[in-house]
Amino acid sequence: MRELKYTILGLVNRAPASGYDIAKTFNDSVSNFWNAKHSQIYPELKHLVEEGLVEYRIEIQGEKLEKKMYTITEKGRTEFLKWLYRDDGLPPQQKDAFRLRIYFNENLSRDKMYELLNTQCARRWEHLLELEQMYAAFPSTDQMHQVQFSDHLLIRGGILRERAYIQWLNECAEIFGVTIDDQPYRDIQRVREEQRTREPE
Amino acid sequence: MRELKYTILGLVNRAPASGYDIAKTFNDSVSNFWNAKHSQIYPELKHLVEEGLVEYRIEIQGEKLEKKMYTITEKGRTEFLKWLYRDDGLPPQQKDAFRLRIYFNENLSRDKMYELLNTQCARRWEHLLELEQMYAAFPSTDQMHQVQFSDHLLIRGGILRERAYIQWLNECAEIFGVTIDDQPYRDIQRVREEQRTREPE
DNA sequence: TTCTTCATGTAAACGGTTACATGATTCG
DNA sequence: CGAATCATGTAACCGTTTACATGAAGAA
Repeated sequence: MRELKYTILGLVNRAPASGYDIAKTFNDSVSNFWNAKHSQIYPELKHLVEEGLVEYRIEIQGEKLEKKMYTITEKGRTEFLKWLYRDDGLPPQQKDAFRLRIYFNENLSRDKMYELLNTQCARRWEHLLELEQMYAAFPSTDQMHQVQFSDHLLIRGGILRERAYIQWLNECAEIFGVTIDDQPYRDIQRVREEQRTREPE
Repeated sequence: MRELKYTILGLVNRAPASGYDIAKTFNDSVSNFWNAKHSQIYPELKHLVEEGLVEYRIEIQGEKLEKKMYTITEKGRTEFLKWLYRDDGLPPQQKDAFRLRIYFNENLSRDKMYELLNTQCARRWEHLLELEQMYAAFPSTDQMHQVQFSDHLLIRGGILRERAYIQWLNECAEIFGVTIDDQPYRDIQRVREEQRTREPE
């Protein structure tokens, strides 16, 4: 538990950051496996200061805008590593309202079922193509530095997750005797793939 | 929001059930995409009665043990269908403490990294093999009735999810120059697969 | 000048877990 | 007889979201 605590410690350990920076990170790369709102982050940072796990110094942006730059303390680093080495076992499966709707499909007409699957699939494809583009934008493995390395790996995890979801949606459709129209997305994917293999920069 | 409400409505709509029954369902098949503790279920049922979405009658088990059997009302069924037809868009990605640890891998030794990946992979394989056995235990598609149909489909979703996770773990290991020892699990999987195709009951 | 982004916070409400609490029934 | 399971509830706490609140800096 207290996982936000360790997430923040980990991020501040990577590089000094403000609460605002942390909130931004939770909207970017990290959003694929963690997130938090600023209203949760600021009190948590305050708490971490009280515990002596992080420190901050105030930087002035422009004339008077104050920004608190947090750094991790030795104590903080020790606690973070302790958490990192801990084995928590499998967490309970995440809740998924869409799967829930499919679970209750006996109450859905075939048309509505098709619509549900189709729009869900479109959204998943859009997310997948985004992830694949991010993934492709990285330099080759041997030229990456540490931080990019992790980001790359986690994006890969997101890609595999989305692909599995899309495969499931297609299998659901097949079972219900409908076909999801995701060929346009597959085409975009194929074209991008070809482009990348033809001209490796 | 209020998703537990609709989950319970959906379950009670499937078949009359007690709070205890619902809690059990959340430990069984449904646990792959939803869950709730009894301490959350009982107050929610009370609330649903107040809203007029479910009703209950007391059944006596044995001598005096009282059991509240809930049924859905017309109003409840209407609200449930309204939710079922609703389109909520993609939810924020679920939090995953394990991915978080991998994200912070720069702080892990190669040995520790291997250990993390290995134990996680073992757990995922155990879960996957369980799901695959459940999946295989169903009658053939044309002989299933409605409720089994949904269960089957959702288990399939769980299988694809776990397989994707395991694939990712193996890719992570490869990147870090280690190899996960999951061959024993693959062997079990292969043997079971062969058994099923050889003697289709 | 206006809009967006940077920057930090608080309060109320909601959702969920852990722990407390009780008692009947069934199975070995 | 004792243990596991059936059965229902409450209370305190924790984590998270939504809304409220303010103001500076930068870009159009």
